[in-house]
Amino acid sequence: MKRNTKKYRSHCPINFAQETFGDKWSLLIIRDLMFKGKKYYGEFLNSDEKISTNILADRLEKLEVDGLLTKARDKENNSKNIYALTQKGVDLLPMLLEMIAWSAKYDNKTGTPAEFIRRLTEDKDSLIRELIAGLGSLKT
Amino acid sequence: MKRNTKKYRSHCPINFAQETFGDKWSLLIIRDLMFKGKKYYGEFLNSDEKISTNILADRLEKLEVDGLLTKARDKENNSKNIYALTQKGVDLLPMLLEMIAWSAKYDNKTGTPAEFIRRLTEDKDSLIRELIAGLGSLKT
DNA sequence: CATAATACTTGCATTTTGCAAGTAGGATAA
DNA sequence: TTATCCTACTTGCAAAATGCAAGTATTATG
Repeated sequence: MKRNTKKYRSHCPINFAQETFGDKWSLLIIRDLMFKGKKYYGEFLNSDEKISTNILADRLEKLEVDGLLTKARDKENNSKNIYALTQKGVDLLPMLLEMIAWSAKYDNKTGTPAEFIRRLTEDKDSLIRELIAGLGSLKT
Repeated sequence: MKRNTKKYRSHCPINFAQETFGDKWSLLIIRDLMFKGKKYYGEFLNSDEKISTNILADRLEKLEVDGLLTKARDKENNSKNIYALTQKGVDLLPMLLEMIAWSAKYDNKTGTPAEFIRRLTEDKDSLIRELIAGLGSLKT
């Protein structure tokens, strides 16, 4: 596995987060893994925002190096790789939920279903547990 | 005031957030306003990460157009502008706190004081109230 | 009236991103 | 066994974003 020897502009936590997943695409890949059950390269490639294939390959590698996801050969289809979130990746869930709540409040065309927002505001902890359960067992 | 007629790649809430403040610098400006009491152009310019002046000017304008902050002439010093968060900007606080918690957990050189982390995990609501109180009255 | 302070703008080099086409290895079918 | 397809990339080049240094404009300050 590649070593992560990155130098940070600062160790401010906001900056650390920004440098880890603050580019134009990383969080969308994590979203696909976290909320949409995607796990294959081709699935990420087909998301609505149309990431280009070289950028996808680059971001998957960066996220792997930074320990947010793992890559492994698919047992059932030996020509595919399976990507999965690590605990470090799953731990972004609370932040992503706050992000979703904010966007739902301020984007008047938000794609977030009203029922999701309701659970998010009224019942956040059980929503988190349910989402994590849906991710199955994690890889380190 | 300039009109915001941006077209979004999608109305996925994660993508909406990304397109609003997901570049390399915007969240650092919001951090300076939210946690460090900064309000002048020169103060943002002097933050640890060393944003360059043209980028700062560009980001301040974008954030103003997107309604996250306001710009006004300083009453006490007519050669300075005062930047302040709007409600829309302040509403990013819960997300930023989750981001800080995540970075503090995974950056072993994190700059976040232990006492802040403790309050964040044990007493989040009161921490939020205190931080908002510290921001003073907001502009629309 | 000259100098300084603050907030920018401009020009250009470097880096990052985007698009289209090409390649490589395993699965499938003849 | 060969050909075709599927999946996951890589490569080359154009376009856009960022970074750096210098310049300008407006408002204090002496």
